Parts: sequence; C-alpha cells; structure tokens
Amino acid sequence: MKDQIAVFNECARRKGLKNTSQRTLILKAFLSSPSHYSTEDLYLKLRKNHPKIGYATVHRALKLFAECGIAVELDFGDGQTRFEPLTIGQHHDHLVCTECGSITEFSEPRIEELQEQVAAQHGFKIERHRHELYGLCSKCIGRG
Amino acid sequence: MKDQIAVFNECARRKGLKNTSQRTLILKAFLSSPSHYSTEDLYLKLRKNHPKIGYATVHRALKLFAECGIAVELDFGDGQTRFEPLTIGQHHDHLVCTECGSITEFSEPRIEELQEQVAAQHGFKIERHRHELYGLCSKCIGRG
DNA sequence: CTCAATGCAAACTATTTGCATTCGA
DNA sequence: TCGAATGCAAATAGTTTGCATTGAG
Repeated sequence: MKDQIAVFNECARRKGLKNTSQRTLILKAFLSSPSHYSTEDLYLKLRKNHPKIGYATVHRALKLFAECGIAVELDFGDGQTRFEPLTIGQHHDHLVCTECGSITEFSEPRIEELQEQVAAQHGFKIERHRHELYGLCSKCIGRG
Repeated sequence: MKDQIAVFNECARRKGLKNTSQRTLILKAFLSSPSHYSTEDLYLKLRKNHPKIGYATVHRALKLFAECGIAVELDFGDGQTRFEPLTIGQHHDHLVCTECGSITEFSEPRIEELQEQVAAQHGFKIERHRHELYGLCSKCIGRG
C-alpha cells in the first residue's frame, strides 16, 4: 500500500496535479479494502462519513488511479466498471460467482505461459489480458 | 449454420414464438458473416437493404439468439456488446488488437484444462469463462 | 381472432463533461 | 494569484422498455 501511494504521488507530481483532501480520502479508502469497487460502491461508502463528496470526484479519482497504474479497471459484465488496487508486478485473474457475486483471485503461471505461446503463433504481441471464470463458488454450490 | 437455424427454430417453437420476415433476415445476416457484430453494426448493415427495420428489433433478436444458445455476448471493453454466432460445442477465445480493432479467435485445450484445475482448487464450478488477450496483431506490429 | 413482433419514441443506467466555485501551491 | 479540483447538474452513449399498430398462426 505504501508503494502504491508512492507510485501515485510520483505520477501526480509528473502530471502537475495538486493534493486534495478528497483525493487522499478516496485513495486510502480504495487501497484499504480488498474489494472490487465500482464508482458507486466507493461513493456510497465514502458518503457515510463525508456527505459532501461528489460522485464525479470519486469517479475521476478512480480513473486517475488507473492511469497512474495503481488500479485496473474490471468489467464482469454486470454493467458496472469495477476498480481493483494493483500492486506492481502482481497480476491475477478472477473467479466470479454468478450466484452471490463474490470475486476470488487466482494466478496460474502455466496459463500465462500458454497465452504467450498462443500469441506467438499468431504473431500477436500481448499488452494485457483478461481471464474470468464464471460459475458457482464453493459456498453457493451447496445451496444451488 | 443449418444446425444453428434448427436449434433456433426449436427454441422459438418451445417459447411459442412466431416466425417473422425480420427475424429471419436478422438471423441470416448474423450467421452469414464471421464478424463480431454489435447491435448497431448489424442494424446499420441490414438497413442498407431494409430501411424499415428497427434498431430495437435487431437488438431483441440478438438477445433472443443468445438465450437460445446460438450466440454469445462478448464485451471487449469498448462500450459495445458484441454478438458472435456459436456452434454447439465449439468454444474459443479472442485476440483483440488494440490498434485496428481486429478480432482473431483461438482455442487452446491446455488452457481450458488448467482453468478446470484452478477452479477445482477453489471448489468452484465453472459455467462459462472469458479469456481475451489485448495487444497488437501481426499487421499492426510493423506499423507501430 | 389472438397474441407475438415490430418500429418508433421515450426511459433508463452508467459514465462523462461543462462550469461556477473552492482551494492548494 | 493561477490553475487544478470539486460538486452539482446536465449531456452522452448504449441498452431497454412502453405502446399503438401490424401480421403470423
């Protein structure tokens, strides 16, 4: 988390941005939880203690975090863009439960390797990827 | 393609739907091209020869195709939902060029297998997945 | 004749933008 | 002071829905 704040501050400095209490607040809330926030999620959470904060401010901050490389935008197909804190060099993909909406992370180097092979076969240069498995999580399998 | 039409007709019959010239038209156009159409793409294409067709009709037909299992909805993060014809049992994933927008399909059984292993480790039951590699296609690498 | 389908326009939802005001450097 | 940031409201874009009319069975 310290790393991420440092990375963001450096990025903000390069862009000539100013520090504001709101953005600091949003950044801390964003980093302090393992959640996958949509703008609305985070906005609603922050508003409890900071009623004056604006939706657009939260949204602009999240987009900025993504630009600075400390967040990634995710889309699980439910119509909401989510943002996830990104630690440098740490990539992972997601298991998304279609029943309860829970999100679990996974990382499988052998898949990444095969991806590279596939790309190479097509003369394709990978910049980024998304890999999501949708289905039932362990908690929901029993109930189903 | 014949299979897909048969599957759709059976599905429509079960749902008690009626055949209409518009939907037949949309279905044929949808299946006759390897493209990954958004509603708008297909609507604009169809409108050339059938100016009276409505956007909503095209959209409702595409959603229906997805419901009947002859199409899958795709989202490459550009804000448009795309629809791809699906042949039964034939699954594939996508290489998406971030430069020219071209879409190439790939299929790698070893990745699917590893996916299943990952899911099993988490007690997760996969219903479907999405796996997309974003980057530069062979044509765009030279130009870059 | 009945009810699904159509085509149009309007509604909706998430996201983005314009702008007057506020506030950090 | 200067310009970035904020907060509000309005605009946008894609998707979905309501409804009067059309048309298939």
